[in-house]
Amino acid sequence: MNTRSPSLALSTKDRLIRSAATLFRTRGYHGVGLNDLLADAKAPKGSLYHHFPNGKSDLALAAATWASDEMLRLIAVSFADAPTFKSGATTLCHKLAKLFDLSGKWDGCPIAATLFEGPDNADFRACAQRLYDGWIAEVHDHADRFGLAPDIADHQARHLFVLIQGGWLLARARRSSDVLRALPDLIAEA
Amino acid sequence: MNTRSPSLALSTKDRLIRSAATLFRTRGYHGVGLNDLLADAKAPKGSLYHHFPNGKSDLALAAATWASDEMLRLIAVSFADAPTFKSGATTLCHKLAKLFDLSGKWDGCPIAATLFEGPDNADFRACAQRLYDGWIAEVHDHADRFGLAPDIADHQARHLFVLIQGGWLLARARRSSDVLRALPDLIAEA
DNA sequence: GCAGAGCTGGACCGGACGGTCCAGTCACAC
DNA sequence: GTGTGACTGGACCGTCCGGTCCAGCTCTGC
Repeated sequence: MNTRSPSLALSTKDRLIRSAATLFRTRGYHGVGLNDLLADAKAPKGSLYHHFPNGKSDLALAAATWASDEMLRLIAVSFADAPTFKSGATTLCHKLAKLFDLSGKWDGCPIAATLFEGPDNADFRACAQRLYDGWIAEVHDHADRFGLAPDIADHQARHLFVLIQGGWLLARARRSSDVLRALPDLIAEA
Repeated sequence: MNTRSPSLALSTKDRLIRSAATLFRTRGYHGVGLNDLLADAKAPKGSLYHHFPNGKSDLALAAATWASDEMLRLIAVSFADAPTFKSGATTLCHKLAKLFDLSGKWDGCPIAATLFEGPDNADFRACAQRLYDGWIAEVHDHADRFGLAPDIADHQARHLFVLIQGGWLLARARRSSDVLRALPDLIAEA
């Protein structure tokens, strides 16, 4: 059983979403069976199909969206009290590194693992693009707030996104969060 | 059937490796069934287990290694005639963008898709790390060749790797190779 | 021509997969 | 108390999974 199984205090639907997000993130959409998932969420099959009529794929979309919202919150708190854009970006990378260590150094990006390895499905692709663009937009807003010129803000937001995704991958391969912590050094001074 | 199915002129073993590399890259390890794979490679099940006694997992390791060697060649030709490091990096990004377009704008990194989404297996993880470090080392050698100081070369090689991986992901989500072509602009002048 | 290794073709297997279905339970309105 | 709708528990289903096995077909060396 997953050691990060959601608490029974949560509703069945929330437990399903959280279990799905956690399991898909580490093993990918096709790597997680319905039985594993149901056991982790401590929910029977009937509940899954009650809350998510289309079964596994509906649940995956919900799990990816939930995980994306968590990421948006992480971005928001990282930049909230930062004196500069770069300082906020650094905080974000360090927070991600910490989460990566806590997760057992194997979690990947929840959206990529859930939606890219899923069925060859237009809904999945559209959802992934929408969620990723949400992350970039969130960073962009903070860049604006620090007074960066629009083209610079655009550049920085995209750069940070690409660095984090690439760094996440390398961190996973090396099973070390050091890569994530070193990312801010790669950003040019704004 | 995969439109990029390997030619029958190749040996059965090579056809298996190429089919596996192509299919895993787009659908992930667990997303490809043995029957799909065998149909694409036009090989019977007996041949697979003759050439790869451990079946799917052996084949995945071989496919990832083959795909990684292709990438090393791509890096080598991109930097071979380049006047500067940055020019070589730009050529590499453009070549990747072209391949991405040819693939149907959905291919991911062959190593991540094959080994990260595979079984929770120490061999897979070790192989992924080894292959990625091979890519970084190859870029590092070229950086050396252009006379970059060791710490700068290290920095640049890691940066290029992270950019390409992150860019690849965003290109996939947006189904556009523009992201890959824009990557060189994100590298600081060395 | 013959022996034997290397390789192929495909039937077959047990189990796990995602999905369906419905009786049972519960909280709550009336 | 009774009716109602939301939710749960789990038996059950057909399909496809990865994997096994072996008969038979080459190809090669002699």
